[in-house]
Amino acid sequence: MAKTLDRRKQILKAAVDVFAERGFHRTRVSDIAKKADVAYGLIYHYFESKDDVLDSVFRDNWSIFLKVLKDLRDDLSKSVVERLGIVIDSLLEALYVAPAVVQVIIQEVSRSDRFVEKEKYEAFQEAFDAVQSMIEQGQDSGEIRKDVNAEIAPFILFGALETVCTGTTLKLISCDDDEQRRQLKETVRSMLLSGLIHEKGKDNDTI
Amino acid sequence: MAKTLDRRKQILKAAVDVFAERGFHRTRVSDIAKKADVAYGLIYHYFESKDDVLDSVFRDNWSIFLKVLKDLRDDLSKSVVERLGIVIDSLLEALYVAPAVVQVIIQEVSRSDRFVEKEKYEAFQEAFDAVQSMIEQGQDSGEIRKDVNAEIAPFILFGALETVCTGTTLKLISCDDDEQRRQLKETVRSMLLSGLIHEKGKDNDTI
Amino acid sequence: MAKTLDRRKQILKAAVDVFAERGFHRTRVSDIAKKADVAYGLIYHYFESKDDVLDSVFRDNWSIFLKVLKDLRDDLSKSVVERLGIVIDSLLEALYVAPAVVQVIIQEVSRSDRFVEKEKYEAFQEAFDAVQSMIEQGQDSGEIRKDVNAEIAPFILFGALETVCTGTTLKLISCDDDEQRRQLKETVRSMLLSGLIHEKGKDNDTI
Amino acid sequence: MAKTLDRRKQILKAAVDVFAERGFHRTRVSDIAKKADVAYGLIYHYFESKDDVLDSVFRDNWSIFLKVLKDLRDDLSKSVVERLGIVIDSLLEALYVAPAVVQVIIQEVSRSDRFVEKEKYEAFQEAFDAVQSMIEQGQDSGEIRKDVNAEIAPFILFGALETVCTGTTLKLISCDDDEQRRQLKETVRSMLLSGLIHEKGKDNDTI
DNA sequence: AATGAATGAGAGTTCATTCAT
DNA sequence: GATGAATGAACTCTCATTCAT
Repeated sequence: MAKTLDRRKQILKAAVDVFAERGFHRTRVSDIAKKADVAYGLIYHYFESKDDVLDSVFRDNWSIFLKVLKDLRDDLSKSVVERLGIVIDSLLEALYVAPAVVQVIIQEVSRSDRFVEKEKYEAFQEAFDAVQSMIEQGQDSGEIRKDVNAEIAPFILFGALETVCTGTTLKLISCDDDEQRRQLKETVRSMLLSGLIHEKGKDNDTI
Repeated sequence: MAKTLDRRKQILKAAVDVFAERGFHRTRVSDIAKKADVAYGLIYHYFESKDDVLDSVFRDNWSIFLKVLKDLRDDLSKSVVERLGIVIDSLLEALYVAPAVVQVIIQEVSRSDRFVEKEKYEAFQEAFDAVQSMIEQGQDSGEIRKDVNAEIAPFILFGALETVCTGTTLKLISCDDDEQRRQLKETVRSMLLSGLIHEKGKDNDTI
Repeated sequence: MAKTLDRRKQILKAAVDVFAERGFHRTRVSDIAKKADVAYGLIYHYFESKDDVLDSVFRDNWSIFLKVLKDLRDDLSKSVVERLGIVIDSLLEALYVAPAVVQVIIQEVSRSDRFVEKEKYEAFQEAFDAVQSMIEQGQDSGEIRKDVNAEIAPFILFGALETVCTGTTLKLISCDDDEQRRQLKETVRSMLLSGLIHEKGKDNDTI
Repeated sequence: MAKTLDRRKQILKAAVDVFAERGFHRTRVSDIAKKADVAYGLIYHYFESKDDVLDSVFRDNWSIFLKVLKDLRDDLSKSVVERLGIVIDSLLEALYVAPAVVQVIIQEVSRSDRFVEKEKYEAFQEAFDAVQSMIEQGQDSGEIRKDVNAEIAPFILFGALETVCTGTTLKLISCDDDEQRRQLKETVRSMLLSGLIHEKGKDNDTI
């Protein structure tokens, strides 16, 4: 049984690698098999179809990310900006640890027509909702500007992160040493979070 | 000759519609033909291949967008924040006027093989460069924070816009009346631009 | 258009031949293509699927046979036994003229799980009904014994004919010259029809 | 060893059920295994192949039927018509007692590749020969008409029975109570046997 | 220019059979 | 004996592209 799980993981790992390398559409099932060093048919022992392999990659990893998001949403001990910072850091950290996984989820799932499927849609929705919820918390407490639409903000946050991830994967953004990674995080935080808080001396709603 | 151009446009228009509707990969050449109400062999008179149809959609529209960007980059009469605001507004406006075109362009942006072709790569690069250049202008003049990496910022800007467009296309973001559109623009500006400028009273690097 | 029909017929004819030769299941689509001397894909231009090819063979030919049956059912100028004799003769004649078609219909459609499909079932039902109707006419007029169940009789008639056809196709029944064909018809008529009429001097229900 | 036989029978019984239900071609080895509630590798301990399972079903049951036929052929104490009546009754009785077995045997009879294998061919031939032999006995003794071809008659007899069985299995022929079964037998006897004997007063070959 | 029949390589999926445990 | 993971050949169907008319 443990072995069964191993095989499954072995195939999933190979699939992530080849999906990241060539894209889902260009990847043949035989490519996955070759990379995983298993027989063609075995993939159909563990998965329903090629689509199911991609879905599994998504499900397995997205649930982890979702848990992080939901925990942050419910962690009232931290400020909202602090928590959103952690969201950003987590994703960029994941990008460093498992770039192929992040790339596949972004390239082949979040983009692409797959997004349309109900199940996928709902998975994303949950993530968007969690961020929306945090922003609303911030607006209620006065921490975050009210002229930001809390429904739209998650699109901006995730969209920005998505493209940064892609840029990094494609080596358009350098991210090789700690200093570069620090700068990346700093830039994302500056652009996405500083715009959320009240500009000092401007729209302070003091009398 | 004029008729030739008409036919070409007729096909391109149909292509944009079906690509937007079903995605590039799911669209068959015969779908384009059916939508354009022409025999599908005809498509090969006007285009080299299915890919070439998509490329043409991209080229035709991207060049327009690129011109707007480059003009703004060179328009020193406006502040950088003002100009970036125009970038945002233009794109969201286009989204309202020709949603299918914008969606297809974004789809194209999102295709994982996009950077394989030199030509494509350069087209994107130019857009990114223009934004980078504006940000650098702002940093030189002191208008924009220096702790924002000017190479990374364009990814954030375009990524955010991309996802907002997708969300709008998929009706996840409502954009039906003027008020909703105003709010959308306001939110995007707040999040992406306010983070760029100096927070008053904090890190003003005064002389 | 005429050419289109020709192509379709060309493929159908080839399909009948290879189906008869190797059976539907053992026949690959490429076998049909090779036999018809057309490209593989062309078959899918004219037919939905391999199943559809078989269905078409059935539909095209069965409708002809069905018309014969229905016309006979409605031809009150002939005695029932005479008409049933014509049914038998027609089928055995068809077997002589187009053995492959008869064999395919019997082997691959009337037998086999295909029989279960509603559409097919109904096609057969009509034939069974026509025969049943003729037998009932004969029972009403006193020509045919009443202790024969008119619903069951068609099964016996068609079953016998079916197997005789198969036997002939497989060369287990010789049918090479006119004398052999005469004997075949005579035997089938004797066994299937003589049993239907009243045995003289036995159960004549005279007043 | 007894256990071995049990396992074998357990698998055969399951095989008969699923073959009857879905047909041989549509049945996967794993379906048999599932129905038999054994691991599907086990089937290959008891049988050479999927074909071998069907062959075994056939062999086991056909030999029984064949014995009945041969015993009847050699039982000169009964009239030929009486003995053929027993053939019919036996088969219809079997259909009532073990419908799945009868159906699978018939399916097997109907497989187009059945006559390819010598062994199979001979099995059928023996049954046909036995009936042919009985008819010839009847013709020699004057019990049966000479204008019936004794080689062809078995095809008619078995064909009719085959289709009646199929019709019953598919519930196209009702066979639920004793009266319906009586009528079924009566109809088959009337049609198949009454045609064999001399029509009274017609072609009596009187001295 | 316009048509759509014709082509055929390519890819996903199935499933009988084998084999290590 | 028993299990079910592993194998891979076989086969159907798709669809971009070509080409004769």
